[in-house]
Amino acid sequence: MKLSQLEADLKSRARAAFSLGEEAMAGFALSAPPPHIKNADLSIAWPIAGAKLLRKAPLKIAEEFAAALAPDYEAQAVPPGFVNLKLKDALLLESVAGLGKPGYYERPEFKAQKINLEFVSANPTGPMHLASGRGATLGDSLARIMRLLGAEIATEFYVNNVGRQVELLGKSLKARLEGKEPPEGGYQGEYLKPLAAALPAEAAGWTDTQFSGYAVAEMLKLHKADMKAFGVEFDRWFLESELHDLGGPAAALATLKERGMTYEKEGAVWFGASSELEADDKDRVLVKADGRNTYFLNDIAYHLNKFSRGFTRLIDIWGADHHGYVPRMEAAVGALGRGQGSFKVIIHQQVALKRGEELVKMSKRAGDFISLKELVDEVGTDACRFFFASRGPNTHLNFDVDLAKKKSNENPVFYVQYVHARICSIFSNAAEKGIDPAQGFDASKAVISPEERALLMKLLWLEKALLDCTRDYSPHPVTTYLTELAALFHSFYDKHKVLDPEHKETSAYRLFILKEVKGVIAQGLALLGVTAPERM
RNA sequence: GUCCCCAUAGCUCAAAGGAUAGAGCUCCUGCCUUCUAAGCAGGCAAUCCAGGUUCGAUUCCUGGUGGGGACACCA
Repeated sequence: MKLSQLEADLKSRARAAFSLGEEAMAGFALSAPPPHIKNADLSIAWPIAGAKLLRKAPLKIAEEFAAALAPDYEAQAVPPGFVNLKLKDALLLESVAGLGKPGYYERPEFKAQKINLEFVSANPTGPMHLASGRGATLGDSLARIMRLLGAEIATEFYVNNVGRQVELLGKSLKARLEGKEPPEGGYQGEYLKPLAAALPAEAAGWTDTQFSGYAVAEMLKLHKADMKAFGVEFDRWFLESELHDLGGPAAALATLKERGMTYEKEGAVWFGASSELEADDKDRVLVKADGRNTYFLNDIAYHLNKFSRGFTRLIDIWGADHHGYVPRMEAAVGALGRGQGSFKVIIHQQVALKRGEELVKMSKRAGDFISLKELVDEVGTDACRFFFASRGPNTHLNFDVDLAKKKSNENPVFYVQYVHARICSIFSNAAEKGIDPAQGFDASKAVISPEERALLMKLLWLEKALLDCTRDYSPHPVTTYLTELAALFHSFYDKHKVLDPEHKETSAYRLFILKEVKGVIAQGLALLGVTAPERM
């Protein structure tokens, strides 16, 4: 039985025992007992919360509930009103045995969704910096997690390949070719020098547009390579120019006009967000007095385009420097006639770079930043991704580069990976000790030690960790979970010998547990885009 | 000035309003003749301040303090 099924079963038993309606069960949840509680697998605090409703002492409710659970569960009421329960050995072993089944984690509420998840979307005006690693980790891991839960999800990287910044990039490259410094406000970074050196001979006669096109194409190649090295493959790289080719902005403007969401003032076309919808505080320009579209209109068109491709839900992941843009975009999506809940922006706080005690400001234009590639080359994708994935999006991250490089071997990722390597090693040693991992064992005779019990229970909790991820829009619950599971394994490993030719039945039973641990570790790491090595 | 985010151990982070607040790094003490010591066992050590809501607050609310970010007919 899955943990969620167990929870549902216990909940319905509580309802029946106290003759309650579904709405009275809102706070009913299973939790792991705190460490000082021995001899319990699961804990329920619901009797305390339900005391008011039932007009009864919490402990009394807990006692009645515990009695109602017998004889299927070993339940105990504990002051001030907790019910602690222990699963029957057979149920526990059977539940764990079900873990590897295809579709185990799927849930109906995710299967109904067709999600577009857009993240990173770094401007193609320079190499990707460190912070892109955070967005990439967040987005890619969330996509993997939601897919496992059954969602249909397409990942997308939006490329702003038109506009003033791109023109400036082209001019900066041209200046480098001519041996000059980039123009005022241009891109000063060193990275344009090798690019200029590699330009074909005929570039001397190029127009500005040709320089821009060339530079953007080269940057895009770098971005794609960086993302690939980081274990991130996008389903689509959507170019802003595609949007213009399709006439997207004009169509979006027409839709907004039709819906009465625009007005003209001082020669410009405005989005009437504040008067119609109160999500934003101020009206914004869509078409400037000079006739050019604002970025805002183009972005509205982009989101309209996503909806028109059949997605029922759009999720964007942005850095905190764009948070002020969220109400505007939400208002715009609402103005397009899309309901609440069809558009979600995940904001992640920025990454501050630290060298020793000093905070370093990163600026792409000034060329002063640590590139993602640099970091990955130094520390490795596994350590980077685990590091980024271990924090919620709202944490303000201080990334100490010197520390990250120096202590790469002490990154918790190795602690988790080591579990996988150790188990692989045990399996490869089994044969020479005359033990067949495929040999079964008699579950009814298995004696479960406390370390094994903790390990088996923990395996069932991955399901909850995944749901926490979707609740928080962050992969960090999986990271925390894996570290905890790893600790339980290493402790078990130290106390119990798995391969014992004298006791083949015990060996087979322990190999069964390890097979499941290995599976969960491998699955969890895969969700984070981290490898599960067989040897370390 | 207005708005958003954050504040937990010396450092980096966990913790659906629940029981004695968990980890990792650092420091200290033990443990390799036995499936990998990238490990185990143990020790030191924390909820920014003041109110409020609640049976119960690290968690929710209000007000401070400190830090980061945003407030364009830029993208």
